[in-house]
Amino acid sequence: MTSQTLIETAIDQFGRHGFEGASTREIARASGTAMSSITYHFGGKQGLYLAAADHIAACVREIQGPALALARDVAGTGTREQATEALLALLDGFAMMMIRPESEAWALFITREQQAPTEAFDRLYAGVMQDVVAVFVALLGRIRTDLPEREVLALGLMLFGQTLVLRVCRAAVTRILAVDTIDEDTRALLRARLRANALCILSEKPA
Amino acid sequence: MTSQTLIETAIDQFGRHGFEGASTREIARASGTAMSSITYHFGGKQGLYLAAADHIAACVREIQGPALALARDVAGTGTREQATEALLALLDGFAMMMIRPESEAWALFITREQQAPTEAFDRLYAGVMQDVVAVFVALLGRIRTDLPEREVLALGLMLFGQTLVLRVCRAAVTRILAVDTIDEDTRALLRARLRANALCILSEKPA
DNA sequence: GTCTATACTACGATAGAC
DNA sequence: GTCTATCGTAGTATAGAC
Repeated sequence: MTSQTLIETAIDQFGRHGFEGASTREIARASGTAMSSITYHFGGKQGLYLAAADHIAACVREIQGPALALARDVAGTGTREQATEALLALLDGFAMMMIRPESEAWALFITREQQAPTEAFDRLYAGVMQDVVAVFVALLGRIRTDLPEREVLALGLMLFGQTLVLRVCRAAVTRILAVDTIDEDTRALLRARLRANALCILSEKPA
Repeated sequence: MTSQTLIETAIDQFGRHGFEGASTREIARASGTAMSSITYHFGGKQGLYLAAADHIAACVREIQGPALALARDVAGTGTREQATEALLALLDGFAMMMIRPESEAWALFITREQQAPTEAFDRLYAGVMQDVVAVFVALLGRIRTDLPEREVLALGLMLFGQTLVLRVCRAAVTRILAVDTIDEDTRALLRARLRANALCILSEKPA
């Protein structure tokens, strides 16, 4: 599959160097094909970029799919305790994804789109984010029944931010924790801390 | 000041398009000067990039300087309650910075360096991050005396992550909260939520 | 469907006038 | 200290052979 190889290489290159910084020459070379294959399969650089966005959405959807489906069930029928556990599991899944090396290229790709959204952001949002947000908010609404909708949304964003930092501030994280890479011990530490923080926030007593 | 103008334009362009994506031609044009001024003042594109990193560090240092100095005092001599308030103030300062439009270019610049650090990251870290982390951890250590050092570091990172999401996931934040920009009401909501979350985590009872 | 060859544009760097 | 002019390289896109 030339087109599949091109997409995977493209995600890496676009993530690493940005849209303008990445070169179709280099993407084609690293994919072991000719530059003009990009034109043939995707119409050009822009088309390849959008295809890369779709692929990222599909990957995230595949990784988080099962946990998301489970969470969706619980959000509809579960108890508050079940909802809490489902949300903690979802959050843990995101933290694990942020720690995975593969998420590096995705993260830069998505981050860039977040600051200056193009059509690629719409595809990412419609492709995964929308569903994740819906389930997240449904679970949160069931757990923190004391909060109005808008507060629940803000709460959800900040919970997510605690996992985000692991990817987006990777160099600072490793430097502060004095490790080269996030090893087994560090991962366990971070997961436990995330769970403790989240549990604490989720069970906060209304003032 | 041609060199100052160049640096400011450079931060914007490097942030928006990355190192390779930004063009010295465009930076010079937008700064109202000739391309060769970059060679004269900074030796070349790389030199301008490093100067941009230094400028970002200086800006952040200037913005957070007063709060940081205050927090440093409290970290040395204050009570646990004072330390808590100082940390909440520091965190609020970061959230406000993340919300500011000016931080957009900085954020992308720094984010890129976090994923693939170059010499510019060392300058950013030595320029501000190091001091911020030190004060942050000192305050946290005074508040959560029950936690070992490493747990305190993880806790600090995740507290920061809650502010980070406001900048790095900006497009998602506005879309989820259904606003075009972060207006006064939204800002108040986010600040209150951040404070509530942080307060909750900081006063968590040891298991 | 994939290749080679090529057209055209924009890049960063530098030399030299002022 | 700032300009214009120019060099060599690398970018995307496209035409056409196979």
